[in-house]
Amino acid sequence: MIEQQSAKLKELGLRITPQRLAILAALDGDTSHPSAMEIHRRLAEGYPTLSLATVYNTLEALAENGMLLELPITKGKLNYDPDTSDHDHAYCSVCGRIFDVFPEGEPRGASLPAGALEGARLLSVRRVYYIACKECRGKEDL
Amino acid sequence: MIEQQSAKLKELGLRITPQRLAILAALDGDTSHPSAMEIHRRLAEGYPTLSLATVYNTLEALAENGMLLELPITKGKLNYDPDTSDHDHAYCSVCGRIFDVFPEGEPRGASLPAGALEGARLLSVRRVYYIACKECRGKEDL
DNA sequence: CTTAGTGCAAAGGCTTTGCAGCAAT
DNA sequence: ATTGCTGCAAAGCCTTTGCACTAAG
Repeated sequence: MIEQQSAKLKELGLRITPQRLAILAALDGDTSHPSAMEIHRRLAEGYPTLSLATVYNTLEALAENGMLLELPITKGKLNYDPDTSDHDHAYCSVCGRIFDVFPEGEPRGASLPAGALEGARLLSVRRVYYIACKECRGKEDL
Repeated sequence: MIEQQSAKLKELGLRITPQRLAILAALDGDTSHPSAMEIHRRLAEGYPTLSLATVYNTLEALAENGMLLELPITKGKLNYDPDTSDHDHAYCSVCGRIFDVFPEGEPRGASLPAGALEGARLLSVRRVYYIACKECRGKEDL
């Protein structure tokens, strides 16, 4: 599985470095949608000299190449999702957690509404549900 | 129309101040989705002492009270939309502009997919189309 | 008179940048 | 041997905070 990711990096023309593999391994199977700083913090123990800049560089490179999703959901930061399959996200405004939401039914057509923005090229679509999650219902402020 | 907005503020229990009215007036009918700093810059001429903190405070108060939408679309910042009707947005990754996209057909059901996140309360849904707009097609990097 | 709102400046969080040295190819 | 990547520190951008003062009600 580290094999796969190495192969993928090579295929994209990116160099295979211990840092990149560590970041990919940390993200693999993770559904908590960590931010760059969270990833750095997690890896700090095992890789004490791993720099924040490297984490940012790596995440940017991986996102640009479609190996992970960059999610602008909250105010000041980005969160990352290693699952690049077609799905949405739910953000709990109370606890701040981000959940995956898989669409029901047949695959959705990713297209702009007819008539909107003629001539534009659609790159991707992102949908976010703002929620108060099960654990947080009732704790809402007010 | 400044009447309407004053009434709305009063109704919400917010004080009517020149700063707030200026911000509301600046936003009214604007479809460019400015950020807080852009709004501050626009108003700086007419209100030289208007502080950035006031702009942020005001926008936060208005957003909390549903008078405008806060859009976390780009990396480091929020953009504001005075149109609170049901619609989506398209973000051109090349020029950075944000466009309104009005849904076609009947009003959409705002609900989580069946089975997803049982027990959560849905607060709102936001959809963003990432695009290369008409003017920017062809200028994409690579 | 009360207290929400304002302005100013400082601090804070997240991200980017510059650059010398290192390591992957 | 190349040059992409790393680590470190500094800088940058956007936003928040603290607090004394002002003005809305």
